[in-house]
Amino acid sequence: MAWIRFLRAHAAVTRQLSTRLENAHGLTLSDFDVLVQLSLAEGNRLRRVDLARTVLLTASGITRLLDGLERAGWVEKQRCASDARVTYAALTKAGLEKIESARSSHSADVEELFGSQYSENEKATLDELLARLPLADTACQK
Amino acid sequence: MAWIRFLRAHAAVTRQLSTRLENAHGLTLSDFDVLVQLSLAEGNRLRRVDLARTVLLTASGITRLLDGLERAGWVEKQRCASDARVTYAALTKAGLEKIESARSSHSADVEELFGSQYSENEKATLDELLARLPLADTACQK
DNA sequence: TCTGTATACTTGAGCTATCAACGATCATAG
DNA sequence: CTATGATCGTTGATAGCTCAAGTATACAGA
Repeated sequence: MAWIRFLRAHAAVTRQLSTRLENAHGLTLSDFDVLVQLSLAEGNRLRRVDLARTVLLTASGITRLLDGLERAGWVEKQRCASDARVTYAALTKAGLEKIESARSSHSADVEELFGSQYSENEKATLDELLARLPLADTACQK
Repeated sequence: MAWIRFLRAHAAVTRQLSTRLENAHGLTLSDFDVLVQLSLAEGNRLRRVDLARTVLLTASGITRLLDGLERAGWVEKQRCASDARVTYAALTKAGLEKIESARSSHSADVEELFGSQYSENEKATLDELLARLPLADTACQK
């Protein structure tokens, strides 16, 4: 059954990747994900809500995750001039360096554990199939 | 990128499924998974280690998960005659009824959110592709 | 028989994420 | 201008899982 396979595959690959990322850079998969999204964003910053939507976390999940990244000095809060409700999460210089230094090793891990299993065609197929799932298309830049 | 898609797809579908399962039957996805595996096993019981390996949880994860199922009366411990280290997790009558009553509604949810997106061929393709991932082939009966 | 190593399981501490409730701020319609 | 309702964000309580360490049993070799 494809669904079970999907569950197991996610658990297995994710476990491997996250322990490697943790050991090599002290980052969670979610941490990494957030930092990357910020680094891709206009001005290296995003509203917390938008961030939540793209990485599929709850608002409160984002608050707590960013707490950590702020404490580490990789992200800082910025107020929004036009709307006092929103605060941006902005990458600091240190944060930019952090993600840049983590990216290559993590990409290599992803490639090893995931990408290397597939040809370009197969990757495209997989991508297309998974994109059909409800909400799976949230912010898949790159 | 297929990997990001994979992550998002899992987060999205899984979130939906688990809240439905929780509301309808008071079960976690993992709970359900464990109960199903037990129901499929010889004599409706499995050694805890084997259970851990098939659903990809830690030994301690299994202990705690089973704590809950035991408290609910769906699973009971059984000692092993030939090896005093092992204890079986065995489905009780109530547990069997529970999983039987939950199965159809959950299967429908899985079908709606996952299966219905694909033809039989596509499901087979997806299954084959995901099966290549390291460890993704752990106990995918059915 | 003793000794060392591997396996099965549990427990305490900690982490990440959730939900529910709450306080602000904004936008719109009377 | 004010009430209503939506949106943005944080916080307390809690769930589910992990890791590290510990206990107990099994087994194989000196």
